[in-house]
Amino acid sequence: MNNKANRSGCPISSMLDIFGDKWSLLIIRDLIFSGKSTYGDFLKSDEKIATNILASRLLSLEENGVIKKLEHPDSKAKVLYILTDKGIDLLPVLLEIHFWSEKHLSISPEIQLLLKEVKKDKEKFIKTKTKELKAMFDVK
Amino acid sequence: MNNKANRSGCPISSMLDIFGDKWSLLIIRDLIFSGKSTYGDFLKSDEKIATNILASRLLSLEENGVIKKLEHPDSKAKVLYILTDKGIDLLPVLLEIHFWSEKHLSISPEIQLLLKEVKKDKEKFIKTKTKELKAMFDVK
DNA sequence: AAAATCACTTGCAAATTAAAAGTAATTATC
DNA sequence: GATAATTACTTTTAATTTGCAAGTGATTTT
Repeated sequence: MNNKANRSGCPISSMLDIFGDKWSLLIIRDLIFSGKSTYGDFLKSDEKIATNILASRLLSLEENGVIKKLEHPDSKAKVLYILTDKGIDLLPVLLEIHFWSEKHLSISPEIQLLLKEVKKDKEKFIKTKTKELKAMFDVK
Repeated sequence: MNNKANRSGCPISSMLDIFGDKWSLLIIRDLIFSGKSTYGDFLKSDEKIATNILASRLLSLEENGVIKKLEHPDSKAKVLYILTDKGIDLLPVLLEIHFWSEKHLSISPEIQLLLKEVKKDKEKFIKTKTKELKAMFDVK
């Protein structure tokens, strides 16, 4: 994979140079919303990413400073993946994607309900969740 | 291209089933921020999309109800592409991507300045721009 | 009538993805 | 303490997608 390609100076284009595929943002989603943190965790997600693709995406996200690899506290056989501040800051992007999907695609009632709650005070949710994530990933 | 794949019920995943590549959101960007509306316009963008890729993405976006093809008022040789409401509603997503890129990647001073303005009142900007786009694409 | 423009399509090589099997280190089990 | 699981990958190979270049056919301009 050529991760270094910077196709233009456009902010959207530059962001897509990193995340413009079907998998990278799902890893971020798992880290932010599902408390997943290991290679095995990510493999278990519903979308069933292939092992080699997962490895290449984790490497790419690490190279781009979005995630970090750490020793797992429970076992030397495990690796702990955490979000950097750069990664945590993707929360607003993922939230707006959620809102768009809720409005324009068919989404499960449970998630709809959750999003309706979040929508009541976006800024507050972002602040609270960001703080939570920073605390969670900071100790490490 | 298989556009029908719905990998899971997750809103993020479903959105990526449509936009999870390096090009689709750039077309939306061009429609929202650059006033582009023809095949030739999109080809001229800095990222230099290949002609066959552009054609396949335009088809995919149309099939997904994000854009529409119309007769061009100026010429029968041209085709006018416009955003649907579903497409216009991607504005908040693109804005948050902009903000993320501005914070974490190197972005030109001019764009930084523009974004700083937008940030002062996000909601207002979104409302104004949305209204503008709806008016623009509604007459057609 | 001829040349240019416009929106594509086609053909092919190169790159990426996906599926499956394999590996090495560590940990749990008998 | 040996054996089987688990964990995080890597490797291999086939299928799909991308990217480049060269068409094509319908308009439009010269």
